[in-house]
Amino acid sequence: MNPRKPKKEEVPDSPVSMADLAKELGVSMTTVSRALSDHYSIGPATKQKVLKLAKKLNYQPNHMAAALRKGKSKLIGVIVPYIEGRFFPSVVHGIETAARKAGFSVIICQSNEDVANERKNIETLLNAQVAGILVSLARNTRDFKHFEKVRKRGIPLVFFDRILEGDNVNAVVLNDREGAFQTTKHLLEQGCRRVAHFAGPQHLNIYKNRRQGYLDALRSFNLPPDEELIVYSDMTLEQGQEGMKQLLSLPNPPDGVFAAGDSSILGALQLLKSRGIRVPQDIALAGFSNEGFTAITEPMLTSVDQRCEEMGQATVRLFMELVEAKGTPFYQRQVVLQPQLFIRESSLHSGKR
Amino acid sequence: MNPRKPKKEEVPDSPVSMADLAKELGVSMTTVSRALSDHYSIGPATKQKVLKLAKKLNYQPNHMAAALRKGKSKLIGVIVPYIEGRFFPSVVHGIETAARKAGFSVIICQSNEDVANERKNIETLLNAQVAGILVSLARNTRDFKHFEKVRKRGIPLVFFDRILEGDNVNAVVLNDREGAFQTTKHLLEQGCRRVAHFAGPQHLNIYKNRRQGYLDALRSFNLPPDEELIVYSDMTLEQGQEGMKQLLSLPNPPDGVFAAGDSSILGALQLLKSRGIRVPQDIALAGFSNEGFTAITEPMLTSVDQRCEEMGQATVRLFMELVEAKGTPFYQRQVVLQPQLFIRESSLHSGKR
DNA sequence: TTGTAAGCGTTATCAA
DNA sequence: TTGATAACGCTTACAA
Repeated sequence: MNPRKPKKEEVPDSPVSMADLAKELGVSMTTVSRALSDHYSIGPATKQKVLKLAKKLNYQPNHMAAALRKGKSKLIGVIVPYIEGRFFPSVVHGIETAARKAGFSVIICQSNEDVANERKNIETLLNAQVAGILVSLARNTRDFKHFEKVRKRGIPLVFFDRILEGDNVNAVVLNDREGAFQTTKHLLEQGCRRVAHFAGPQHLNIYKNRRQGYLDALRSFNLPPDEELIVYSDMTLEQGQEGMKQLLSLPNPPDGVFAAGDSSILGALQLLKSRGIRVPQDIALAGFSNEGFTAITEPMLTSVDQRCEEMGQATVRLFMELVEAKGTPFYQRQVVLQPQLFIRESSLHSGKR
Repeated sequence: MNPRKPKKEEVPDSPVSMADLAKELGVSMTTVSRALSDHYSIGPATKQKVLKLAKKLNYQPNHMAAALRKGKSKLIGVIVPYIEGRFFPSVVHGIETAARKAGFSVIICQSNEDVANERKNIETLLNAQVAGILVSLARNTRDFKHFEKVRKRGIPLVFFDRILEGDNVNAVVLNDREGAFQTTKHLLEQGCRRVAHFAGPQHLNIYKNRRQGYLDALRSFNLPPDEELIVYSDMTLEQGQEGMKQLLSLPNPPDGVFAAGDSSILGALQLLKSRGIRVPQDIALAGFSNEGFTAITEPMLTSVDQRCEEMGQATVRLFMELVEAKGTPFYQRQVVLQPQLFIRESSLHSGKR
């Protein structure tokens, strides 16, 4: 064995620390730290020397230690109602990808649609010293009290998709109103004159806005809104079937339905088919979310795409802006993404009715 | 204002540390630490005193500091190929839920099906001082070299679903072979005599095992395997269409298809419908994964459920076992989940053909 | 340009 | 049963 190449220099099992590098090179830890963090006041020669050894010994920085010292980690906390369906996984996908590109890792939390868990999640994330928190609210969250602590600690906070309106917060949202407007308008342009609406819980911004957009479109066609044609529910598949049944039993049933969610419009489609009512000839349908199955049903379902991936990216971008703007006076930042209408068979009347 | 209740005692903006509690009570930090971590050597009175003040001042432990000191955090790292479709989001959902119950938070990483990213993810997670790593392998991962470091550091490592076989690792997998066997057997019992198979990349355990199960079933019916009937691909929707086309062009086409994935069987269904071939009367179909859309197509698709949620839970449970067994000699632990066949219209022949 | 040394908030060791 | 003190690995005034 070559004595000039002792075992010590091989990649060891236990992590190499800055102190190890410093000792090996006969310099101070400060120097090593500066070299590694690309600090300005360091000689290029020393820097190279350090970097070379670091690579050789496969030095890996201990982020925990840095985080503890700086009081801020390279972790981003994300709170979502749940990780299922198409929307949230896709947004998380976008967030993780963008965050990693910026050198952050993502801690994920589920509130399971309960504000109590949301509160616990906040504590967990604060204890983990996250650099920022990205949240989409639980269904029953009605105020911001539990976010006050985050703000007070000066930790960047960005809401996405599900937000509480009227408060002074940073947020990334879809222009739900516009999406609903376009979709309803499309149905009207296809010749529908009695368009119904499956509406979701109105305390949630997204559903409120979709209903607004629906009403906007009616107005732009000089059609009076008819509360009889608006069915409120939680937008499940079963409620879609039920809602459709209800609409059909009206003395004057609709000739089109715009639903604020895809599951419910699928339910409607199933019911209509079971009764031999033709879609779109007798009743045209359109939904919201552009779920995977909308391109599979027969007929395929028209729906509004929510730009899940972009939403994730935009949320991280907004977070990064806040990081860079730290210290400067707070002002509210909002990003509004434009929805995209995917027109499919379920809403395409062949010419005027 | 009551001078005995100074402002200081109100919940402050900046986190309360153990030192604060110690000073306030006139005891040492050690005592506080012991009280909070439920150490054995502490008087019950002191303990109560500490806990009470901790609650009052809303003390929140700094996990980073503890992690730094102990060299181990309350974080679990998860590496998945991507967060999309039904399977991985559901597993992650299961993991997050189980982990949180056990007091752990989850850091999520995507390999994007590339072993190079997988390597980076490992580094990231090790630097974050995670307590353990849960992995489902990227498509092009062919060896375990990059996991050696994890093992050497004594950090619990559990693989799930996509593993490399033959190596001595802890893993949670689905009994893919059994699932495939049951499904193919079901097709044969429905009267099919020439069952084809859409097979995935054979270096992945899951696809290899599904093919095996398919062959097992043929053998149990004394049917000779026919390589002509096995179509290899990446199991996309388009490849399903293409594969079906190919099978139909055979001199002696199949009367049933078992696919190792749902997208491809959907492709097959679409192609058959476009050609006016009836499912299941002319050709019966069955897939694998029990994707959401299988219950929506017409006819609805028979498929094997992968127990995503349970897989997540089992993976965390196995991790916890490893944590508790630390120090004891290593032995390989494997959990095999039983798949569940969902029989739907696409495979139900009405009586013998 | 480089070094010294004091923390960050815990836990672990040893002594009282 | 308690307490003083030294780590854990890193950053950052402040000094040289």
